[in-house]
Amino acid sequence: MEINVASFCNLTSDHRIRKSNLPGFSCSSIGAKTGNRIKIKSFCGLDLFATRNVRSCVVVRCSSYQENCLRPKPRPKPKPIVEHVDRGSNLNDTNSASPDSSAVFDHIEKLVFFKRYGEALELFEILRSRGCLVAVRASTYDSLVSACIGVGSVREVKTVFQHMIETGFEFDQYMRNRVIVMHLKCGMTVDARHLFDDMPDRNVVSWSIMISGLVEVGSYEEAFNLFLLMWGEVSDASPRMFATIIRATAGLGFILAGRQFHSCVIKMGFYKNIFISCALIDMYSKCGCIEEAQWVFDEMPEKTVVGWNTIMAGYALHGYSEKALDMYYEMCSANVQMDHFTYSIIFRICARLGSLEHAKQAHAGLVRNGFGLDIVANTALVDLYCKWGRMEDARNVFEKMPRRNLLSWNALIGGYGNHGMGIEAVRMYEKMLEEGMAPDHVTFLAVLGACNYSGLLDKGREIFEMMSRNPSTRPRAMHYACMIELFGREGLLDEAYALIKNAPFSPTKNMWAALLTACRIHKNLELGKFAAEQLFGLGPEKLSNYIVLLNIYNSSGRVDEAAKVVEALKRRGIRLLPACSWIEIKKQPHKFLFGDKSHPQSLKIYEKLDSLMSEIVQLGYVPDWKSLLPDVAEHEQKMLTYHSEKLAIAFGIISTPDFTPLQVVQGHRICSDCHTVIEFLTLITKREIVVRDASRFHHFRCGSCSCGDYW
DNA sequence: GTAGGGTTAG
Repeated sequence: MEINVASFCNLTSDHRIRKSNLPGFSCSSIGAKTGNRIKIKSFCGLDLFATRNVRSCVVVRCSSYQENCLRPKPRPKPKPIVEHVDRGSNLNDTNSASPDSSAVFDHIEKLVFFKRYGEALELFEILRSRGCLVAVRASTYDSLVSACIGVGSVREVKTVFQHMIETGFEFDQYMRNRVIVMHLKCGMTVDARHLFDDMPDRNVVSWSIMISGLVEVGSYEEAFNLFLLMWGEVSDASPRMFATIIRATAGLGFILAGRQFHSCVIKMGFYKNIFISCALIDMYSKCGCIEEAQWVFDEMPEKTVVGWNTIMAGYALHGYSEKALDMYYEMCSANVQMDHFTYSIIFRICARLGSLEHAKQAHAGLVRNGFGLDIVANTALVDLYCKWGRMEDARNVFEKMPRRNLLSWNALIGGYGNHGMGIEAVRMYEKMLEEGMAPDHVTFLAVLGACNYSGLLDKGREIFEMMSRNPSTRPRAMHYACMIELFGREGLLDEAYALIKNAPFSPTKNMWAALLTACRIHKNLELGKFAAEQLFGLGPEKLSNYIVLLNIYNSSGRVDEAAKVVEALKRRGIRLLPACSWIEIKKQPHKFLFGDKSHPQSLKIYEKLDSLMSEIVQLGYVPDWKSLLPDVAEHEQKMLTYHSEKLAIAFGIISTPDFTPLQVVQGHRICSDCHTVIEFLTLITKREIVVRDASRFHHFRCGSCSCGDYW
């Protein structure tokens, strides 16, 4: 019997050679004929072959295992229990396996050592399914656990764990902790929690593993509660634990606790710990205290690349994209070695600013620094092109990526969706399924969003129903919100409301907000008010929700309620950032605020805008004073004519030749008056105008918009 | 002597 275990033992890859450049290792080359099939090992009646075409194999020798596994002769003698450190009690299992088994255990461990997890698990699986493995020694299980973590597969985790249980493996505390980590890293949080709860005794590591595992999957509340529980039991006050719990407070936006932990770490003398500093920067910026984040960053004794990344991401998060870009150039001059995260952050900032020039420079830097094929940075690049509306370029980068992961697919599908190319989005989604990539909730959100933006009611319904049938993809609140929007868009308000009523959980803010938007579009004031009240009862949280509420109260003359909303905004310390639009002309970004007269060509811009406005009035434009949507302060609404996007477009028109397409980026949602005006403008100027607002793309052409007047 | 920490593309 021959089994083709591909590239079983040829350790040829370059990076592995470099990695093996450690004390106790030496590298040497031996020749091997192309296409040779080399018998590696006989085990339990099976002959294992390496059949990979190898021109020059590098054999890595390590002091702990001296045998050359590529040489078929002489056959490796069955070794006694290896030179590995014994784990005491758990090694009795070797009695039940053949003497050869220890050599195979060695191989599994070796494969894992060289990060060849898939092969290690494959070998384990072959042996296990043939009943060759009665029991496995502890160090091999340890390697198998690493392999499971490496491949992140639920199925493998179950197999390995099941095998441990069935063969009566005796877990020590170390292995219990490892098994919990294995479950956590493979997304099996609930199982991990059960294992944790059933532990006979828990040490600080057990708590730490469980808490950080919960933080990792975003269960911040559970993590925080567990931390409090732990505090009563073991009181782990290590820098690691602080870094973890600060991350949880960041996730919860729990600034009070965050500040307390900050004072704790200062008192305990951990304030110079870079992990804690980074966690604090992240915590402050996620809680909206960017000045304090900057302060922590300034105090960092050694500014690591993670520190820079975190503070830049913080500025970007709060819309201070230009400040973030400044930080990037500061980082460049500080000669900090950037990593792929840096580039992904910078691409995100460029995407926001709509700045082609900076992005090009960053792209060059990315390639120069050897991240040209990096999956993270390239996905950010796909996202960047999507956000510019340059879908061909996005597709191009995507197609050239050597590997794609879930996020790459999600970025592209989302891009097509946001750009009103719903059919293409659905096609990519189906292609993704064909290629065996499992969609996650973000994918579903992207594809449902695409159906929503393009009015693909039947497709959306089909996907939503498919999700509902499968327990592992049960729609979450955001998918419901998406479907409510889709129904709302098609005027099926009853169906939308039914979805809220029949949801298996209590309706969320987003669901009510989606219904509210639908009511606004279809002018169903009664249901709209009801939705608004429900929303307000839940505390709208997001600025845009407050604004929609504010507007719906204002427009229905409920001044008192409107005042309450403003009061709530003030109480929560939410600032209304001035609405702002950018346009890039001749590689130079130009920024406009509403009623902005700071631009050197201000006079010309206003003249042009006024003349355009009177031109469109001739065509039947009526100002929409009761517009309900813009995410901008009330006093700004009253100056409809001089909204930043109108100024940016007027500037674009006077600065470019006739018929040149224009591209505007803005941080707030476009208001319906601007939307109407731009539709008219494309008619009189014969230009295409693309506006990217806070939620999506508006592709204006010949008097209409890709969003179908629904956003 | 082992296991656990910060940023992270949608």
